[in-house]
Amino acid sequence: MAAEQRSVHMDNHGASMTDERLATNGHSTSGTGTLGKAMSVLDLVAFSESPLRFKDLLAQTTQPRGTLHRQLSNLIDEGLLEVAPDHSYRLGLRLLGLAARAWDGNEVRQVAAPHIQRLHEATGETVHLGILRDIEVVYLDKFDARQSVRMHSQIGKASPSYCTGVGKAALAALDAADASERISRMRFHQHTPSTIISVDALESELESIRADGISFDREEHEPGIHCVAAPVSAHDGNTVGGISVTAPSYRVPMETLKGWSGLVAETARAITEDLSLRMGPRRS
Amino acid sequence: MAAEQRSVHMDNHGASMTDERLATNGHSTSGTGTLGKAMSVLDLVAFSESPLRFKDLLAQTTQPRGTLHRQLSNLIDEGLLEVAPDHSYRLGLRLLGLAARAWDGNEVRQVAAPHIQRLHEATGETVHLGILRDIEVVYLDKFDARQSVRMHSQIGKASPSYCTGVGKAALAALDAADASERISRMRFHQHTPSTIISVDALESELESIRADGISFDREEHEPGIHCVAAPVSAHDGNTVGGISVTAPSYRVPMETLKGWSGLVAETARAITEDLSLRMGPRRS
DNA sequence: TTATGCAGTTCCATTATGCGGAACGCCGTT
DNA sequence: AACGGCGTTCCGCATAATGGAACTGCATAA
Repeated sequence: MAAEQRSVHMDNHGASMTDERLATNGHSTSGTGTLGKAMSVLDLVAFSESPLRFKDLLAQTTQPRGTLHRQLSNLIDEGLLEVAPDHSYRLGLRLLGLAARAWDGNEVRQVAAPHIQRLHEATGETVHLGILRDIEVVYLDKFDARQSVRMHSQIGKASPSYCTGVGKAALAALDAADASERISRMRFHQHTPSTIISVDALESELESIRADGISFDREEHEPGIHCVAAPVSAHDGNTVGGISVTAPSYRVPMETLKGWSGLVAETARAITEDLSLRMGPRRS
Repeated sequence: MAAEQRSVHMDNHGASMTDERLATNGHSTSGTGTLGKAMSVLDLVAFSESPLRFKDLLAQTTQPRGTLHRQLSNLIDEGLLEVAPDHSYRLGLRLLGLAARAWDGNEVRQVAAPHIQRLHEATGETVHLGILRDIEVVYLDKFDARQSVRMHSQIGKASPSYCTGVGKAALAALDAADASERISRMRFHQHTPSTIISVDALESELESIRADGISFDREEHEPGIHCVAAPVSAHDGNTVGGISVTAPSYRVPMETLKGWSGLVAETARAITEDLSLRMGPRRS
């Protein structure tokens, strides 16, 4: 349970506009400006394992009682937070509406959807679409194998990029300098025996991914799960991402995965092309 | 210049926690406090039909250029907003992560899920779970009939309560005074020929719903779509909602819907009971 | 019952923070 | 080359967030 919680400093402010780093998703910690503070608090309740009450939140911030209380009140007034009868805080439903719009308004997702659906039908396995967000991967969509559907976890979830198929594919799609810079800021964690935890190993892995346009996750994130992935890029901004076909290794051997390589690469290429068609013309 | 929506300062305070009104979802408009202003802007881009650029947003606010620009910058810094290369604003991905937590951490949804799945399997039609949020219904979950799944719209979406099955069921589950108060604040819109648009008609409809524990949407919201619904309530706070089985009327006649009444009511009752079991003990 | 303490809520003087009018710079257009 | 629209930046001003402290209410202990 709760092992790491940061402590949200307060000496900040100063460089908000120019600020580049962003609190992707997994535990924000920053908190610049009034909005930032509010979002930090929101993140705190969002990513806590157990329900948090006022005192718990107080213990995790450096904020004084009065301030924290007002922040919570504001968040509640805005529908971003709710209070359970036992005074513990839950995320508010307004987030759902917002996210629903964010999700189905997302162009990358819209464009990729039919392609990954086809890929799912062709392989019969779970297909993911993720995009790189600073040093993490955020999953935007998935077509699940069986499972009576459900948004079920995953979508919206941020995962490390150095040990996932789409993560490595996306990193490989960046220019080497950019990738190296991001890698330098990563903190590696050995999720499984085969997780890549050295900068050098990762760099050379990216090199080989660049060479053949395909990346594999050889049970590097979850034991018993592996996948083939290929990079997708929206040439416009600098959004890069990837798609993957994931399967349990006991049922689908590496050979089969390799057999899908062409299909996956081709699908990724098609998505990238569709994206440039859709986003290119709209230039200014 | 400022028109309205300016001052508002601090005569609120006072009743913030207890505050009941809230900017559900469909266009907030309020904007109290710095956070409120920010969320108003966020809503603006969230619920706009077409991509909004800076000048478009400027036209829809009473805020001066500098202010609006800073607010947008802050939202971007927080990952709640993003800028497309053509300078139009899109919702940020951080919302997805937040919403994912809000969704699968939601107790009502967790408890109801197996029940509505069973209901879906029994009827073969689309089943919804929604909860009442002030005067609107927010859909929390759904089991879709066919349709290769996808979160596809709906979840997180706010709909009027006076013309939907779960909306009317939920209203009927409130005590009459509360319901009347909320009804008094509604603005009716004749979505279809059979939409109820008078307070009296709605009140008596609720009366009959209270009598037999079942509500119907007789194509009152979307032409050609009707449903059976029953109220679900979490006795704790004052959260009320409902579940429904929805189908196109050309394929499923009213008679069939009525035949499902018992099943729907029983499922709703079971959910309510499970909720009281799960939420009751945790009092303290 | 009365005492004790902890959790949540409210108050208000202080000042950091967001505000907003105006100037600036970048492009595409005439 | 000059214009005009649009996004971005600056900086003095005052609004709105801050946070220390007092207050309330509900527990458990005496």
